This record gives sequence, structure tokens and C-alpha cells, in this order.
Amino acid sequence: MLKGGGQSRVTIVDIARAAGVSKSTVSLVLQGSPLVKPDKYDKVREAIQRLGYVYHRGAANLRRSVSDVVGLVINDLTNPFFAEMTVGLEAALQTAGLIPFLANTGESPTRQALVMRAMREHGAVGYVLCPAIGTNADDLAEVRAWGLPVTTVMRRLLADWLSSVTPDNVGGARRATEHLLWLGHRRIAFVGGRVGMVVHEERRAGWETALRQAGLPLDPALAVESTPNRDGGAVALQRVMSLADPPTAALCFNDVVAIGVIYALNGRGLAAGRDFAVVGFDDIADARLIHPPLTTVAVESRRLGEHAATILLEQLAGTAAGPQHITGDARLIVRASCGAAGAPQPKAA
Amino acid sequence: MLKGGGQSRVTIVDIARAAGVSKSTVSLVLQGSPLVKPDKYDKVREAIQRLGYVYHRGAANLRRSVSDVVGLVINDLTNPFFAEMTVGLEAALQTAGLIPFLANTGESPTRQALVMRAMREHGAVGYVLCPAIGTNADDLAEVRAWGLPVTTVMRRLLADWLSSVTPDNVGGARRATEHLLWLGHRRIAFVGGRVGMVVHEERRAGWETALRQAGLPLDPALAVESTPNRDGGAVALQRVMSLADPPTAALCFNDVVAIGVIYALNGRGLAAGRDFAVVGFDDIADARLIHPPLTTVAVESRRLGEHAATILLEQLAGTAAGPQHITGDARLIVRASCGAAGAPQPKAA
DNA sequence: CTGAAAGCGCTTACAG
DNA sequence: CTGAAAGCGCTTACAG
Repeated sequence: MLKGGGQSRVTIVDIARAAGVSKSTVSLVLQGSPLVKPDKYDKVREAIQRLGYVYHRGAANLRRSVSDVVGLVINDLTNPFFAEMTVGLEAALQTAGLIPFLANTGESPTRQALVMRAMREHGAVGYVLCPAIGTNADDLAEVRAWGLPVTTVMRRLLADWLSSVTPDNVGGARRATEHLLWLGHRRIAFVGGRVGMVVHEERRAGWETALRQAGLPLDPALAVESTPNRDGGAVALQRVMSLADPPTAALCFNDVVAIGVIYALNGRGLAAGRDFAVVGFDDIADARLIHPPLTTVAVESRRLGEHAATILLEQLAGTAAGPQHITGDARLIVRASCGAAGAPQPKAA
Repeated sequence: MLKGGGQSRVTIVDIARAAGVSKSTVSLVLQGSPLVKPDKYDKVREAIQRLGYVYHRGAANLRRSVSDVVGLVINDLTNPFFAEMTVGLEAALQTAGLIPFLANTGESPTRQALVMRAMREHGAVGYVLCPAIGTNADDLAEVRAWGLPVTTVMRRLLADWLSSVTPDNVGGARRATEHLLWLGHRRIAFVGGRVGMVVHEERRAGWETALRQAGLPLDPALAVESTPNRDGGAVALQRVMSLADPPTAALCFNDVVAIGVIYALNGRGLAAGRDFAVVGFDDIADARLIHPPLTTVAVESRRLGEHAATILLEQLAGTAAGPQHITGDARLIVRASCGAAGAPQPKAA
């Protein structure tokens, strides 16, 4: 609200006067029209340079009743996984000539609503949304009423008007669990995350499916919730290890939780990959750098962002009929923390 | 460019008709003017709700010749340090009622220029810029010509028209080096970063100052450049350890480099904090979680972003005369990697 | 190939 | 307290 454009702004009228043409001609030059004669074209360009003219896209869009801004509404940019995804998203949209409004909601549904409305008032014609924890479909009722395309990414919401891009959480968790079973484990925990988070439900479902298909009983005590961070992982591990019949392996909600688990194992004098098998999910940058390197399910964060951009672009172009859904890859990457590869560093207990 | 606002947009004229008032009255209601009688006021609000009107801020700003958008141009959002800083920045600006256009340049000066121009065309009235590596003042000549306030954050540029917010790199590096000297080290390396990066120059200057004040000779072989990431840290450590007279301690360009150094030490059978002292810079989240916990210089990333927001707001309000400069804190945090605290985990060589 | 005129959605003096 | 009119910076038929 604060500020004007400085001293009186240079407009196409000024350019027209300086170049000795009408303002329509200037407008045509601005749009690269072939209708303008080269000599006038050059005069206009020269005047633009000389007067330091800057195109007022808002005015143009107002007249044409179009807009090229899209909203990117992200739950938590300080999480490297989401940051990576956002970067892929933003680059793809920018390449397509759209101008992305990017906002961080810090996992606050309230701020999310505020920000989406501000973007709308500024002409957003579509959104990519990674919803804040606790967002439900009702929170988006106002957004829905706008009738604009919205694509959720990573966190699916239960609403049929939304497009979505998610990794194959169920399949990835199933394959990871199958790998642990193949290594001979029979007591496999599922550690971390919160019931109610869609991602948690899906990954846990993959774990359950693998156990069921192996004919193993489902012990509810082996699935323990936590905050989805390192501390949560550490706490959850303590919980599960204090069971009468503790597990020998854990599939973790994500890599960050898995790293917490590895530290907690160290604290108990146990080494991941030797005394206990740990598998993560996401394949964040830290996964390969921690000791032992973390076996995990790789999710292509940047690609997920690009997929979301693709869907949004199709919706905006009107070539897509109704909401679209893309499921991204979730590939098991075997490193040392599950004990399948030889851990490179010999350690005394 | 793609898209109109869907089916014909609801405007204040529609609201005026529906509420049986003139459009000026609607406009006054929108601005919360006390001039409108309560009964008409309510009628208007009701019509707004019923017709699903959304305020067209672009049109309003065009008419008033003002704008509330500011540009946030960030080098690399996938780096947790910059992500954190950005979040502080964005929140502060949003709270002030501005609407921040956030863009990631991926360390590309070209993309940076493109993005800043696009923002300008969309009405940006000021910028906070964390410049891409390799940006020099000339790259910003066009930006400068716009005459808008620009605040750089973290990476200072040599240009007197820019405001800046930076941590106390020189002081922090000096204090860290003094601590290593106090612990008895005499061969202290400065590892990582690239000559030409202002941050590198400043931190290196702090290291040099401490050595000089201690009366120690400056051995140029002890300062080795690297890419500012883990791999760079690992490579740089190898370089410095292969000297005829290797160091016993290293001040690292940043924490990420320091973590690379710690891993490389492990690879040589050495333990940071016991066989070799390592100090980082930044205090990223990983610093306290790695083993051994990293002694480092804490930079308040979020605060830096908030400082930058403060400066920009003052410039926009016109209360600041000329460019402003803020230097943020840089506090030494002693953990185990420098050997001052007892490393908690006993390990065999 | 170029110029005069209308209009995008809003705000703001200015009458009444 | 409210309405008619002009105008922000642009684009787009429409004449010529």
C-alpha cells in the first residue's frame, strides 16, 4: 500500500510523444507486432531505452482481462524436501512464462487462507498447494468457489475437485518392507508420523500390506506415532525398543525420523545396519551422508514439483478435462543402514 | 498470459446494482469508510458475499498509482540457511501488509536479472536481494536505474546505493579462531569457500586478524578454497592434510563444509574433537545433531531476514535517509568438534 | 501501416 | 451522506 512508483512514471504516451508516433504504435511495438515499419519501430525502441520506460503489465492485463500469475502455497520451506520440490515447481512455471507468487504458510491453515486470498486479489488464475498440516477440504471452500484450478502436491486432500501429485507412498513402503522381510526380519516396526496425515496413512498401509502378504500378524504396538522430526524418531525408537518383544528393524515415516532413530540407536550402543535395520523415506541429501548411509525410498522431490506445474499448465490451457492425478516414483535405494550392504566403517560395540 | 478470470468477473458495478447503490458507495464500503450509512453498508456486504465478489487490487492500485508488492530474490532456497532467512523475511513483510513476490534464482545472475525485471513489470516497489554467486554491481545497473530501494542480505555487494544486512562475519571468524588459539592450536587452517565471495573474504579476514594478533605467521597454504558444500569440505581437508606440516585445527567457511571435513576425517581414521579440531560457521540445524556436535559461529538466519524487512519497510515509508546497513550477531557456540567439550561418545581409533 | 476512441475495474475529487 | 465523471496505463477493434 505504501508507495507510488517514485516520481511520475514514464508511460506509453511519453514514449509516443518522444518517438513522434501514436500510442497505439508504441503498444504494437511492445507486443512485437510485424505491422510497424522498421524505422518507426527503431525510434520507439530508442525512446523506450532513453526514457527508461517499464512496461506496466498490470494495466495491460486489466485491459485484456487476463493474468499470468499463479500462486504457490507451500507448508514449510525450511524443510529441504519441500524446498527442493518448490524449486522444481517454480522453475517449470517460470519457464512457461507464468509468474509465480510463492508463499510459505509455516504449517498454518489460517495463514494459508489469508495468503491464497491475497494472491487471488492480485490476479492468481491457479494454484499449486502443499497444504498445511490440519487443512481439510472445508478450509478450502472459499478457494473452491473461485472456480480456479488447484493442484495439491505431496499431501493429498479428500476433495474431488482438486488435482494431485503424490509419490507412490503405498508402493514404496511396501517394497521397503518386503526388502526387510527378504533380509530375514520378522518383527518390523513402522515408526514416526501422525495418524491423520495422508502421507502417514499411505506409507503405513504399504507396510501393513507387505506384512499381511507375508502372512505375518499385525502387531499394533509396532506402529508408533511421533512428530515427524529427529526428536520424534528418537523418542519413538525408545518406545518400541522397550516392548517385551522388540523389533529388529524399522521402516521410518521419513528420513528425518530415520536419522533420529539412528542417533537413538547409537545412544543405546547399537549400530544401525549391524544390530538393527533402519529404512527411511524420501532420500533427502543427508541420507547418503550420514553414517551408516541410509537405506531409503527415493522420492523425486524436484520432479514432483515439475509434475504439479505440468498439471496446472494443462488446466490453465483448458486442455485437461477435470482434475488430474499423477503418482510419482518411489524407488528403494539400498545402502548400509538396513544391513544388506556391508557397512563400510568397522566399529567397536 | 494464458488465462482470463474464468466467466465474466463480478465487479463493483454488479455489486452496486445488486445492492441498489452507486459504485462509489461500494468502493467506500470496500475501504471501510465511515461515510456510508449502516443499512447501505450491510446491503453492500451482503451483495459481495452473495455474488462472490473478489476485489481487483491491481485495478485499484493502477488508479491510485500505488503498489504493495515487493520482490524477494533469493540465490538458493534449497540451502536450509537461506530458506530460514527467507521465511523470516517473508513473514515480516507479510505482516506489514505487503505482498512479497518470492523467486529463487538458483545462483544464476541471468535468471536473477530476468526475475527482477518481471517483478518490476508487476509493480514491485522495492527488493530484498540475496545475490547469486558472481553478481557484480554492474549486473544491477538496470535495477539501479529504476530508483527503487534494494536491500542485499547475507552477501554484500560493492555498491553504495544498496542497503545491506550481514552477520558479523569478520568478528565471528576472529572469535572462533581465538578460541582455537586458546585451546593451544598453532597451525589453524581456513577451509572452504571461494575467493571473490564477499562472505568468504570477510570470514577469512577474521581468521587472519586473530592469527596476526597472536603473532603467528600467515601460511597461505593453510587457506584452501573449495566449493561451499560437503564434497568441497572433504576435498579441501585432504589438501590441507597432505601438507608437509599439516594443521591441527580448521575454521571452516560454513557448517556444510565443516560437515564434509568431519566425514573426511572419519575416512582417515581421525575423530573431530579428539584428533583434530573443527569449527563451522552458521549454526544450521545439522550442526548440533552431527557426531560430534559441531562447534560453530551462530548466525541468526531468521533475524537477518527480519532485519532486511525492517530496512526495506523504512525505505518504502521514506523515513530512512539513504541506504542503511545492519550487522547481525555472530556468536561462537562451543560444542564437541573443537575438542573443548568432552566428546560424549567413546570411539576406538 | 497508423491514429482516435472506448474500455478493463477501480478511486477520487466534486457537486448536490 | 451519495452519484456522475474523469482517469490510472494499457489494448483493441475500427476507420482511414
